[in-house]
Amino acid sequence: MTDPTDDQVASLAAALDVFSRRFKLKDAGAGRPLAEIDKHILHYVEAHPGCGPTDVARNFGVAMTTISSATDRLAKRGFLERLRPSEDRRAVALRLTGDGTSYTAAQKQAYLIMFRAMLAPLSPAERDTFVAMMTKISSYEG
Amino acid sequence: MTDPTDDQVASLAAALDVFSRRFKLKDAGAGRPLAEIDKHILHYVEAHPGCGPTDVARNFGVAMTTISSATDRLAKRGFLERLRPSEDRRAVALRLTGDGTSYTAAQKQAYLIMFRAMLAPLSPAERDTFVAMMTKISSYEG
DNA sequence: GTTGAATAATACGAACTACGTATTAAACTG
DNA sequence: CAGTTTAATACGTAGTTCGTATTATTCAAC
Repeated sequence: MTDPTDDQVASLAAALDVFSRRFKLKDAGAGRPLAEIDKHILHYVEAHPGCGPTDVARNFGVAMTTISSATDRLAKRGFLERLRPSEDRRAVALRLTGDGTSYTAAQKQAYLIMFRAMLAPLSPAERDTFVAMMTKISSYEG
Repeated sequence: MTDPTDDQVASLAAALDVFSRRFKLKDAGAGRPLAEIDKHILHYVEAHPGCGPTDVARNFGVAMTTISSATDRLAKRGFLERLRPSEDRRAVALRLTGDGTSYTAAQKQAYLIMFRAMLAPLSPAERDTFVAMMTKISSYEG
């Protein structure tokens, strides 16, 4: 396969520059906004209930202590609870609280609205094509 | 125009989730990595040589003092110089140094490589279609 | 079974960032 | 020329990341 042309690359650069500015998500809840990593943690814990800080740290490639601080913040905020499972009493099992679940739900809803806005300018047929291309790009194993 | 279907939105969400993880840029230079805002400032100053901190703050929607600190960091690092124009001696005119120019050039180069990687999985014809769609989405005035 | 190594997590401190308030200096305004 | 506005910085506070040290628990070997 030939390489992308310089024109294609330059146009993509320009489009993505605007794109990244335009499609930026506000924080879902009230009060002080969460740090980026905190939001990632909430989504990860929702998908992996009962996981531990070590899993989270490995998954995001940050230091364990960072996750410890972050889960501490989230627990204080009432979004996360740390349970000591009887099976291994060193470990903690992370779970979303009701508030945490609401928060992540609201954030996911906001994402969906944003994705709808992305697709809005395209025709129904173009939307399928676009989504297929994004999927192709994302799942490509180079 | 009808709304995007739930399927389309869900597929896009899944694709962009992977997309955002995969296409993440490492820091261009050596030494301690720059803060995000610092990199944005370098690109802005390159595009608007002689601009002042106030312009930059307005452009990015952050506090003036944040830009003051940031330009201070960048100046200490040798990426930026602050000149006092004779015309208005309150103002400072920001300019990239040679090192600053090199840094931004390296970062832009890294972006281009990333954009090439994005387009690589698509056929030449698809690339045009994809770039056109991204442009359409970015420039849409809803 | 007890001792020693490995593992899970936290406590604490150092380095850094963002930003609000106060301050300095220069340029307008009447 | 006094008062206000404007541009920027100094300084302090709050918050984040992460490295090192510490605590508690489990595993391994003898």
